[in-house]
Order: sequence, then structure tokens, then C-alpha cells
Amino acid sequence: MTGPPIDIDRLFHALGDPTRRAILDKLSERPMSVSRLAEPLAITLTAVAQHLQLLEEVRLVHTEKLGRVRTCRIETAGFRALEQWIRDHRTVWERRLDRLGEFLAEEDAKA
Amino acid sequence: MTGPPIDIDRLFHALGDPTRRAILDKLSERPMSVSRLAEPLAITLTAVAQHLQLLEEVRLVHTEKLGRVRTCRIETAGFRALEQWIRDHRTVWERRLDRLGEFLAEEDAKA
DNA sequence: AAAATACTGAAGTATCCACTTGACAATCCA
DNA sequence: TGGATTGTCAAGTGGATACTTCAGTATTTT
Repeated sequence: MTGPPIDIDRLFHALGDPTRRAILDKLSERPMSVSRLAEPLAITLTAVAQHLQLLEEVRLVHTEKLGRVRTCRIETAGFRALEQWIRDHRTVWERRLDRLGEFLAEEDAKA
Repeated sequence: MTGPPIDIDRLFHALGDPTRRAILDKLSERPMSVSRLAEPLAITLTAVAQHLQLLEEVRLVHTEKLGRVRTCRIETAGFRALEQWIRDHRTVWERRLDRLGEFLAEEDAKA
């Protein structure tokens, strides 16, 4: 609704990394600064900031800088985009199952 | 249930590629041979076979070779694993929303 | 049997990606 | 003001990944 549409490629890509999912899990507990997020992760602050940039791009996270501290929190838009994608495709993919019997009958008629 | 558990990293990774999603969409219409799948895609047969290997690994696709033809079809296990992951995390992530007010009150007490 | 079909395997390449280092900027605190 | 904290920027590195080509194998067709 607000902001540019979410790139589903980037969204799946963002979720395909365990460190980024760990960040999301951490943020699901409560909003947190970048350095606080980085602390338990065995990577540099810079790396965490880079992950956050991606997570923000696909709107799984929203951040806001106040003074020298950037506070990060979960944003639902990305997650909702994923759910929407699933809804759209579940029906399409399940159609195959409905048509399986139908297909088996066609099998000989086709190439 | 059957077979080894699905690696969620690989699953998201598999879905993060537009060619692989195109393959899934094509297979949702009907089962198909590898060369038939490759035909409309602007890549080589070999590349398609490589994508299929990944899709099979995360159980979004099942293939079976009869004679010289490998027939590919959608498998639901991968898709169901994705839905399960979402169910598991939706509650966790939404908990943040429930706690937002609560958090705002805590804010001063914390660091 | 010979030729065509449908893949398979190994190896190479170019790009992307996660991560690092090191230098810097801004802000807060003593 | 000086020093610590918090984050940012630019550039580089190593490994993964999406392809490719080319050579081969099994199967079907003629």
C-alpha cells in the first residue's frame, strides 16, 4: 500500500539467509539498536548493517535513527507480501492435484 | 514426513530465482519433460536440469525417469514446509505488535 | 544398424554475495 | 574539550551460483 512494491525475488533472497532470519527472530522479541543486534552474532557491525539494509528494502524491518542510535524493528509489510504470494500460488499449484486424474486420462492423446 | 527434512535456507533460495519460479508455474499446468520445460526458457537444457536438481532437493518438484524421458511434476512437500515455516513465525512476529504498547512503556526503564 | 532424441557429467567463466578491514562522521558523556 | 560510543562509507576478498560448452550415454525411431 505505502511505498514501492516489494520485489519477491529479493524477499525470498532476504529470507534465505540464516543470519537475517536470526535478526528477524531477535527483533520479534523487541526493537533493538544495530550494535545490540550485532552483539550475539559472530560478525561485524558493518555486516549486520548490510543485512539490515536488505531487510529494510524488502520491508521486513523498519529502522529509524535518533541521535547516534539506529533503532530497528520488525515491519509487517514484507511478511504480508510473502503471505500474499503464497495465497496466489497455493491455488494454482493445488490445481495440479485436482487435475491429476484428468491428466492421466489425457496422457495418451498428447505427445 | 517421508524423506529427509527440508532445508529452509535452500527452500527460500530455490524460490528466490525467477527462472525456478517460472518452472514451477509451468509445472502447475501439467507434468512435463525436461526438454519441454526448457523450450520456452532462454537457457540451455543443462541449466534447466540444474534448476530441477535444486527444486527436487527442496521437494518443490518430483521427477521420474522412464526410458530416456524425465518427467517432472510439482511436489507439495516443499510448499507445505514453507507454509509451516510461515505459521511458526507469524505468531512470533505478531507477538511484537501485541507487545508494542507494552514495550513503549518499558522503554525508559531499559537501557 | 544408423540417426535422432533426451538427457547427463565435468569443467570453465562471470557475476553476485557475505563478509572483512580501515578510515571516517556524528553524537553523547565525563 | 577530549574520549568513548554508535554507526557509515568505500574498497577488497573468497566462495557460491547461474550459466555455458563440449563430450558422452541411454533410448527410441527409421
